[in-house]
Amino acid sequence: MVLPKVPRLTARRELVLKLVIQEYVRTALPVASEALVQNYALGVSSATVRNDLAALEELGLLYHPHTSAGRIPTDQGYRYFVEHLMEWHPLPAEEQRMIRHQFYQVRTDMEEWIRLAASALARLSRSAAVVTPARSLRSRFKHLELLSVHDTRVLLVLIFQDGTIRQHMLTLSEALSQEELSRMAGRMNTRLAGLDASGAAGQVSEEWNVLERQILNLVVSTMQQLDRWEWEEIARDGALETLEQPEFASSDQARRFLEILEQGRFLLEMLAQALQRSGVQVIIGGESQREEMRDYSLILSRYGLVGRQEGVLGVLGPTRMPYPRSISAVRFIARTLSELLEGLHGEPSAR
Amino acid sequence: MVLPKVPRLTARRELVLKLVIQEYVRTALPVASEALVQNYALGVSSATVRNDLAALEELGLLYHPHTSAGRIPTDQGYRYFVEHLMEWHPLPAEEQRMIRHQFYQVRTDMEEWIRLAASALARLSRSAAVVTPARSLRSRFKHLELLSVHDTRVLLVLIFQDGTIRQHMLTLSEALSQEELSRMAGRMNTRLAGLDASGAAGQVSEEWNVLERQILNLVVSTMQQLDRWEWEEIARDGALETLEQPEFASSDQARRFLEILEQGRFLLEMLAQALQRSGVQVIIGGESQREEMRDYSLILSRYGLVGRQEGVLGVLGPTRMPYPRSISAVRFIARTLSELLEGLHGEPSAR
DNA sequence: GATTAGCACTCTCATAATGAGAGTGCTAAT
DNA sequence: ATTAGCACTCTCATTATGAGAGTGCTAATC
Repeated sequence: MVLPKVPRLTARRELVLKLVIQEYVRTALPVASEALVQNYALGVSSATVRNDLAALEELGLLYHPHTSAGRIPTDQGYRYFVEHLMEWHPLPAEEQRMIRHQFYQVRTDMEEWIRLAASALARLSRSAAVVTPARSLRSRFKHLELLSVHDTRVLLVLIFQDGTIRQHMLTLSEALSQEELSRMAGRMNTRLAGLDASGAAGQVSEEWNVLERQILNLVVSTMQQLDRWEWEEIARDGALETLEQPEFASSDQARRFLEILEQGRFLLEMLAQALQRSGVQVIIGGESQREEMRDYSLILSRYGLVGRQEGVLGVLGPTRMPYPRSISAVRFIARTLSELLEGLHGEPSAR
Repeated sequence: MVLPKVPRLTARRELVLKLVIQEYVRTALPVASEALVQNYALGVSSATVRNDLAALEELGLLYHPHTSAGRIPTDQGYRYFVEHLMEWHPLPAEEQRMIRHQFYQVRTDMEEWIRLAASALARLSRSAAVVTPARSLRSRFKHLELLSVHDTRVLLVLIFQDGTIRQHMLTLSEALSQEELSRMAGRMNTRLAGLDASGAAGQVSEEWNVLERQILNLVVSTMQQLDRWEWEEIARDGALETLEQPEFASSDQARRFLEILEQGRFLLEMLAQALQRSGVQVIIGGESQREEMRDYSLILSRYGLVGRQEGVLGVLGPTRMPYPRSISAVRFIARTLSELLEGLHGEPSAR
């Protein structure tokens, strides 16, 4: 399905489209010609507005649920709005300051940060927010630790250069003292330092004993899993508040929305895709070609340090969402997180 | 509100009550006298059943939405059922085997376990499941690690005896080499080994330098936080499936349910409470004296190694839930997790 | 005394009928 | 190009209606 390119509209028609969207986003009700001339000083009569509305409908930017109803924007209508009509207003300085402050209050910890980012994003955009942690695209080994827990139980802690931590419990065939474990860990640390997944895989050889090889293999498979970008710990927020929107009046609709947000493969695919691109991406309703996304829009941005430590964040809500607000919010939180990471490493951030 | 003690019923009335509950749980529709005599060989006419139904209603075990409707169980009706009428059937051996198998498949890792437990519990009970990790009631220090990340950035990894791991990022006022950090960590490890929160607090003194004191304080506050039993990482599952039940037809009801499950203080309080008691606890609807819980029931059990490593799990669903099934499921998963932990430590498990 | 057939009674729910109101689209005039 | 005017269409809330469900009661029966 290729959408016909919509030609640029006359000034008044652009205004009418913009006002229809504004009103519809605010009220969730179809917008009538009379309502527009009454609420805004358009300088023309409702009949003229009706002509414009009919023209905008002709172009596929608006539609009509039935004869005697007002107009509702189509996906293409929102698209035109986002491309051409949206007024750009960054968040109020005061609000920016407050949110930055919150980030600096919280302890320096990726989990804490993405949680806070999701919360702020949800509040700002009034939609459901999603934030992945920022991770390296290619994980590099930093350190491992072997800790005797009980008899033959050993806790393996893996730490990677981007700060990611993973743990595994191991069962040994025979008990080893903490000293032996530490020596073993020391040898492996020296050999693995700074290696990526394939480098680590190259270290698996006969020179190690059975247990050591088992551990090395675990290291390798963990790194491969990280590199496959399997985000288990995505932070989400604002889902329940979003359900208060009238489009979720029936619980069917609510459930479909939550499914996309919490368990669908689709969202993960979109996040992975967004990681490849710079700037804020806006996917409106059916534009994603996914039936289940028909009524929802997604606004995504990657953030972090380009090539070093990157993540994705965004919001999901009904197509009837306050795009200017949401886009500003996504952009702002992405920038803020990038700056925080920059502060951690002293490198330029990815936009 | 003290409920009047319901005297023991005659055999037939017990049967009628049981059948009403069975039917109502199955169909979510009020149960009529005629329906009972038709579906079950009661040996009496519908008029007699009507008399029994009236008597059960008199006792407060059933009610009537309106004159020409069938009967629906009250909270007290369910309570009587759970106390006296419920047939005890453990899960089929085959199903038990399969679930145990899944646990042994998965790697030995608390997060993985509670996730799997929540998933199995949700599937078995057909309600929403909640599982907290198993942790020690009094955390004891095991090990800390200081890893230089970048210049003045240091990652502090804390490991406790129950396997809990916590991490913090620190900013130093001046850069330190990894060797210095390791020496520092070594000194602290020796002094903190095996201490609880107050023991660790006792180690904070002038003999340490500023940075070391900062770290020690962080250790202490982390341990205190753990001991305050703040479960951040509760595993949940089955919420969306549960919303398919007819009681959640309007999204208002769906939202209220999700609020209890995902952000309410109430659930956390109940979990904390359940940690104090042994056995499976069943809280039916308004019994909890909480308005928001009026339409839902909660089945909880603690699990783990008594005094050593304990957690709580359970299910939340509409009062119209299959109690025998849910209770069996909670009991079984609690036992299974306890046995897994037992296997890890070789100690008796808490029931 | 417990059980039952019979039946009047009540309440719900689905369906249809109705009409007001909303908002358009068109025509003809400016 | 704009506009006043108006017929037309469709929705939605309201009301009426009647079938059906299921009870509760009464009086007869075991």
